[in-house]
Amino acid sequence: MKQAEILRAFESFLRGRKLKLTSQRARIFERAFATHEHFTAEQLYSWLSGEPGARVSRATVYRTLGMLLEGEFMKSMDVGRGELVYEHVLGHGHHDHMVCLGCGRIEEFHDERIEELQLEAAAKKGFELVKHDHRLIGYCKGCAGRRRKAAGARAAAEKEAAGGPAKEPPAAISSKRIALSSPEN
Amino acid sequence: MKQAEILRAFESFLRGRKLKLTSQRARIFERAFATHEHFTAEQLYSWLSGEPGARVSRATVYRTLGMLLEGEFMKSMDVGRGELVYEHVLGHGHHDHMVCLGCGRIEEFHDERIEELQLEAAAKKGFELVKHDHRLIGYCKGCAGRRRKAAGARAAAEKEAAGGPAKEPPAAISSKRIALSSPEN
DNA sequence: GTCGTTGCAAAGCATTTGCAAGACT
DNA sequence: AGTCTTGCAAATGCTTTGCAACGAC
Repeated sequence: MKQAEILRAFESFLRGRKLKLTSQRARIFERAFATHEHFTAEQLYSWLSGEPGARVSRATVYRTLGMLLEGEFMKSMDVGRGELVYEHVLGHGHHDHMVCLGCGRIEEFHDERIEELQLEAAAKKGFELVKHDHRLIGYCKGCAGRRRKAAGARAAAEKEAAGGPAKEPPAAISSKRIALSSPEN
Repeated sequence: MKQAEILRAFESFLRGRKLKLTSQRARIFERAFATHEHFTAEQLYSWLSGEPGARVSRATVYRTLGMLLEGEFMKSMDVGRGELVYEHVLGHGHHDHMVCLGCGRIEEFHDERIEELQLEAAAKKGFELVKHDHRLIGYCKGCAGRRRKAAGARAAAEKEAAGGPAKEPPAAISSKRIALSSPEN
């Protein structure tokens, strides 16, 4: 657990900018690094609100997350749900994400060959690559299985009732602003 | 130019849902298909506002774009600027995007090998792939060249003046909410 | 004291929605 | 008449910001 170590790194990052490691910043930092899951700003805020300790406002959560991003202690990504998702960089090499439409879970994957092909694609167009964003959207193993079962049950029920066609169940993840793009597959 | 043809396809798509091809919907459709560039809802709205013809409200632009997305006449994507970017599907096979941080231009690229590796990555985790989102962020050929020149000039000026270090010029694209993710490279 | 900080509430932004007025069949 | 549509304005939801009160050196 080198969390203390990286906290110190954060502190010196702040010092370098004449900023201080206040108690709220430390709490935000610690809570953010206490999970290896991806989380949203709102989640982090509510976690902190549920804990004892100095009260932390939403504004401070956002402000601190901003600093953590600048210092590259965390990364944020848009998984197409209208809100950003954060993850810290501890013990995670570079990876891309698979986002489940069923349960919202985010898995990580990495393939060096894809990385190379990206470089190649960029080079081919004289494009100077700074970063990339790559995510696969679909259903995780568990949700895919559940859906197949449900589809089977629906089909059986239809045969039995010979009624109108049943509709697909909607994805569990609500997403007002669907920012997903790219064609099927 | 099979635009008329696809307009008819849009009309029957609408009819299938008991919706009508009104004059505003037709104008929105036509303007959207009149460009092969990527555009935002706001851009489309202002283009239409600048043209003679039936006044179209922002709400209707958004509503119609929604229908066009549902019918898969267009696609939307989030290029990390806090707003969605649209493009029609005419004459474009599947492709991914390279987004320039300098000028905002969006180029397209496609590599079948990457597509396959994605399938492989998904299969490896039992993930049922529905779609994907892949974009390369950086500087297009033109902007990359301009930056190199500017960097050279800065270096020369520094040597001459021997003053403090000059800062990188900020990216031209303003983006309040920076949704870009993924590590460098 | 002088800065950097914080919380609150208000502002911003892209997008969505409620609703009453309007159009088409 | 009965629907589907539209425009407007208000509402949303996430995130940012102005500002006055605070706190540390």
